[in-house]
Amino acid sequence: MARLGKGGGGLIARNPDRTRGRILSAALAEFAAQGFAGARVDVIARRAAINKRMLYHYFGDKEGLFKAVLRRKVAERRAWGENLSSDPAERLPFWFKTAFDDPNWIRLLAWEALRGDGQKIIDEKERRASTMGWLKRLRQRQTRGELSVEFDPRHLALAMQSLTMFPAAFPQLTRLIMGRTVADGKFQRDYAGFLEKFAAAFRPKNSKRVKKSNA
Amino acid sequence: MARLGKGGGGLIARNPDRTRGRILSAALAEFAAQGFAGARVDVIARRAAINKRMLYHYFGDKEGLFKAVLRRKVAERRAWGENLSSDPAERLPFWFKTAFDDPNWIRLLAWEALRGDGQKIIDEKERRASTMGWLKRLRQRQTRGELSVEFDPRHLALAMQSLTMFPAAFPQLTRLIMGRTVADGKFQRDYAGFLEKFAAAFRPKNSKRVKKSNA
DNA sequence: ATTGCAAGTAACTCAATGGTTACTTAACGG
DNA sequence: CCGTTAAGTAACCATTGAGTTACTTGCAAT
Repeated sequence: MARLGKGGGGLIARNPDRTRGRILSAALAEFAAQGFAGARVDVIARRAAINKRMLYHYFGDKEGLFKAVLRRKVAERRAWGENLSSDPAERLPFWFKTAFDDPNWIRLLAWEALRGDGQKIIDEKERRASTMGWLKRLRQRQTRGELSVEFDPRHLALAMQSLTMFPAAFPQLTRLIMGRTVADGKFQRDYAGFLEKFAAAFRPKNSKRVKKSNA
Repeated sequence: MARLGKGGGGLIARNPDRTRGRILSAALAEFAAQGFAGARVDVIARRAAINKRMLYHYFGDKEGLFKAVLRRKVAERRAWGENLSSDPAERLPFWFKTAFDDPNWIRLLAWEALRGDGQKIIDEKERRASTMGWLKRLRQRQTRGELSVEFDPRHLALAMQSLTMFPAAFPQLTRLIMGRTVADGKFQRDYAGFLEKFAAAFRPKNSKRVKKSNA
């Protein structure tokens, strides 16, 4: 059977890197918004303004694309998050705020948490390594007497992550409690302030360390 | 055109309540596991061992069923969660533990958080009311001097929810930090212990309240 | 008894969706 | 230059999956 107008190649110059990048960006937006099951391959292709076929060309299938998106975001976050203060009084408000600057990150993590049984995660090795780095810095702070030694550093780390990520991850519960949207600037300032004060809980019992200067 | 074997009614006795219940249970399991987009109506029907048509008969459409599931669970949790201790030292470990006894609840909340933009949530009125009840009890504790007054009770409530729900909501991040699965009993005991001690952060500055008796 | 309706069954529909086929052409090493 | 490969296009396709059609029947009130 004679097919009609097939193919019909490029009138514009080729640019694999740009195409790959466009797909990843569009996929990030779509997956973050809709999750894996809810995301539509055609929507991604349209948003990226590329031919759907290219998506399969570069990433194999939907699953592969999802993994690639996750991997890229993980790498990005790991890169700029690696070397920052580990003083809770600074770190808690800071991480809390960044959660709202990059909602896609939080959402991606949430989708990841919901997929499968929680085993076999993407880029496990690298992520574990950077977590270990963080824990090490916490332990150093403990020996330096800047952080309470009565707690397991892993528990402290987990508590810190909980406090900073939860409101962005569960905006509906936050709104229920606060009466305002998490997007509200006032809430973000107030809760950041709360976290700064609350960070006292992480300091050693009898250390009356005074924070930077702003008050 | 002559259709063949249509209909062919019940050889077993009818029981609308049982059928509705079976659908809701199956739907709860499926929605909690797969989310709205990932859930399959046919799977729910099969799991409930009912005819798919009945699902539409009772709940209109997939969306209606999802809402019904959420509503039922919300009501259930509200019922038995209403009147419990509001002393953080008890409440934190308690709620932390219950998060693992009913993983579907956490997952449902997470799916809810991810759907839409965070506005218009199900049973908003009732949920807000019971949240207000909680906040009121926290305020009472504050005036009784059992809870620090230097913090907004809403911030305290949000922090408490963060600390207790996060590990169940993000098992992969918890595993990254702890090195073990959240399902691990040891982790649950340890972190419950951590929360109990950590609850000191919620008590007034110079109150040296001694907790119950254990340890 | 009859009849009205909710409860129930099985087969059918059709749009949406992930993935493919079949083809074209820019680019680049030999 | 020339052939092989990678980048690109558009139409096509098989399947899935939400929702329906068309029918049957238990049960309760008249």
